[in-house]
Amino acid sequence: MVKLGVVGILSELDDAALSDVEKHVRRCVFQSGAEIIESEGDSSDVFLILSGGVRIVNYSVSGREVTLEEIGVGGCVGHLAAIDGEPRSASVLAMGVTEVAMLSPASFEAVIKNHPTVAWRVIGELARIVRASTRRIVDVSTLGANERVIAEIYRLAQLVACPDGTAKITPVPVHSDLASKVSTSRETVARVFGSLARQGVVLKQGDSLFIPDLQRLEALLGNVIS
Amino acid sequence: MVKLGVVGILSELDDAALSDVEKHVRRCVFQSGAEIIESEGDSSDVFLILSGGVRIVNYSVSGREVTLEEIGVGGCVGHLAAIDGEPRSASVLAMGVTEVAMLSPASFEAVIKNHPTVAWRVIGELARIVRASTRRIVDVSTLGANERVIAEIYRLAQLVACPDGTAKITPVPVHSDLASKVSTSRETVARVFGSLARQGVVLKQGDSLFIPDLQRLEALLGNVIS
DNA sequence: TTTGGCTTGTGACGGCTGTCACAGTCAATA
DNA sequence: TATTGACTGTGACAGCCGTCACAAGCCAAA
Repeated sequence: MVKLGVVGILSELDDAALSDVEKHVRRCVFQSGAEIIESEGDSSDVFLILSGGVRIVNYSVSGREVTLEEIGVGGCVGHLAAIDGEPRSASVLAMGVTEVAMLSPASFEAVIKNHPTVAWRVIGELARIVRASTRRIVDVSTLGANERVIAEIYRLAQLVACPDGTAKITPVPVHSDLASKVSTSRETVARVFGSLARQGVVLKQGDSLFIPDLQRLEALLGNVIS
Repeated sequence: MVKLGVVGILSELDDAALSDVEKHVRRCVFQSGAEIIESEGDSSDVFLILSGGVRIVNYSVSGREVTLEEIGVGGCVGHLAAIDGEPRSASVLAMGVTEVAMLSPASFEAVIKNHPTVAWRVIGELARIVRASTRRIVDVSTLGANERVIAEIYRLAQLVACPDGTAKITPVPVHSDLASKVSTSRETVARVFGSLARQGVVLKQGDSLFIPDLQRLEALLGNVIS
């Protein structure tokens, strides 16, 4: 059984505290694609991700999907409703088989109030989300769709950058996923990829995307792609 | 001298704790329009707003202004940098003469760790920001500019709605401010206002905006304005 | 009253990009 | 091997809306 210690917000707790928390959680496994949380629903449990991963999404009335975030092992989702009691602000879907530990809002609050280190880490986690959100708001308000796609590729590349200025992104992101992450259409992503490939800024190598020169990619962020 | 008790995150502290906090703050007054925090800067104090108000903004390279939030008395800004030590994610400008109490990151962390109620309120405040941000991301990703303007008017109207389904917004929002809040241009706001006025959905009465029937406004959110 | 600055209103234009349509590729499975 | 379904690539088109330009209103200070 996966230990609760893998969860970021609990990682500073000692074994005694962890096994105390353990008494209050309910473990649960979701199949790939399952809806863990339904937007607007009025459940308010907190989910600690022990294996697998989840995607936080929202759907417009017209059916367009907006990906807000993807969270992996050790993450924590669903805290908003537990904190303020409002309906859920988004849906959460399992990506791959996902094991979670569920915590009731009352237990969540109790853990936070009893363990200042947990409180501080929750605060840190929320701060991370706020930063990511404001960056995205600024992006979508000031960049064109093409630039947003490039910016996202650049961000992905930086996560796996080699010291020599190259990067290899594996696997190649699925266009429609990437589109939903930067608020554009799948076709626009395909066109930008095509354009970048034609310019030699990115190369598709089997199942991965190779970027021979990160600086060239960065340079494109200033001047719009043509 | 304004009491620190007006600050939301400190509101549950008793007098002893408040005067303890008081020892660690530095009070300061900013003139209207002054830049309290500069985006990308590496200061990391937290600002507690005792009077006046502030606007959190970001500027694109092309000079476009994006308003992220407006915060009034009792609010708290600048916590992100204090929490994670990263550079500031946005600029903060004083709207009107604004008195603040400044808290160093270390003191902020100490107060949070010593007072679980403060921690919980900070968490609540961050949760509020996250909710507002995701709403905005979804708006800007799924609605057109016209709809976003209508949605914002609708939101403003709901804050001052009368039981009879009318609302009076005072004063009339400045178009360019509203534009920057919903990520569009001043001209688009003017056109939407004109269109709504022509339809009789909103009426300009002196320095305030009167909405005779909130439901008509709400109905426009579904079908795009023409 | 005049001036100057800020705000509003509106027309024209053009580029971006979302949508539709369809062809092609690839991998898994029957 | 044939089939199916998911993904990719690209052309055509049209509509939204950001930008530019300019006129006009409003108010406070000179």
